[in-house]
Amino acid sequence: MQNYCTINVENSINSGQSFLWRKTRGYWYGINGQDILRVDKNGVVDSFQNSKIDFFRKNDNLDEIIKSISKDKTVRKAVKQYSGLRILRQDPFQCLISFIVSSNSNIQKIKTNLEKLSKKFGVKTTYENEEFFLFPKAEKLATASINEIKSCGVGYRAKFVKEAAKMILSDKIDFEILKKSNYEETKEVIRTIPGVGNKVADCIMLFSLEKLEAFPLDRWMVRILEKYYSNKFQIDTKTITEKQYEILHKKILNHFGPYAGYSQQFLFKMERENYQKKWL
DNA sequence: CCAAGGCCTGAATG
DNA sequence: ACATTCAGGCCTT
Repeated sequence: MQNYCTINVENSINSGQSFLWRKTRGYWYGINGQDILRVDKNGVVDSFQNSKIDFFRKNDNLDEIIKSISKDKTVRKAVKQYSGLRILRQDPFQCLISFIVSSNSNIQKIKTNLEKLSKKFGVKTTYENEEFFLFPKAEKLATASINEIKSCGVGYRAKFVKEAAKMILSDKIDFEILKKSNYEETKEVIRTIPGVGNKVADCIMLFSLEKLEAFPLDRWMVRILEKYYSNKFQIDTKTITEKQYEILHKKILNHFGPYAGYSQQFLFKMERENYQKKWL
């Protein structure tokens, strides 16, 4: 009987789901919205704002989840190899902007972009004698000029960032309601935000809106499916269309079950490590 | 409903 | 060097 209670902090942080982290004196420090988290190697979280949020989802029943998603040898291998990998419960607004910025980009550039945004629009804060910039508030980004946002290197995504921030300020989008809504309803709502397509929507839902059945299908995941699951999920075209994405997600859910998002994270981590990609 | 092309940017390729 | 390609997609035509 394997114990899945142990959290692998390093693996969880370096798995493409969260970007604003740095390691100092044996601790990982991360920006989560208007909060700063300090995490030790055991996954004990100390919050600057004294937030009680269960960032590493310690309350998830990992034994049950692992059991549920272990439907084939590929996942079982990934789970075994990266046990301790967790899905992070992130600040929804930061998550939204992060994945809008992520589209058609890469991890290193995403990180640089988000750091610049935080430095330009976020509040400078000192925590344990270290200087941090909190994530920009929606108000700041909504009233910023496109060129100011562009100066952070986000290019054509600048207008998406601004519009997204404006929509969050309006009452069209309420993250707390979306956390309680089902997958389809939530996706329908957040996809009205410019820059949020199928993949970005799934990332936001999985990492910040409590939708563990979300299974972001990016280039890497498609490659993984082609490599290990070509007999289960046929992918006949190069680019996945709207309809195909939907059909594929249903097949994936049918195979991996309601915690499919966890399986995605394990598979993604495994394959990326195999290709020795740098994370942060 | 699908296919194709454009898009900021910067690191990687040739 | 310098040009071209490519990268955790999305939007428009």
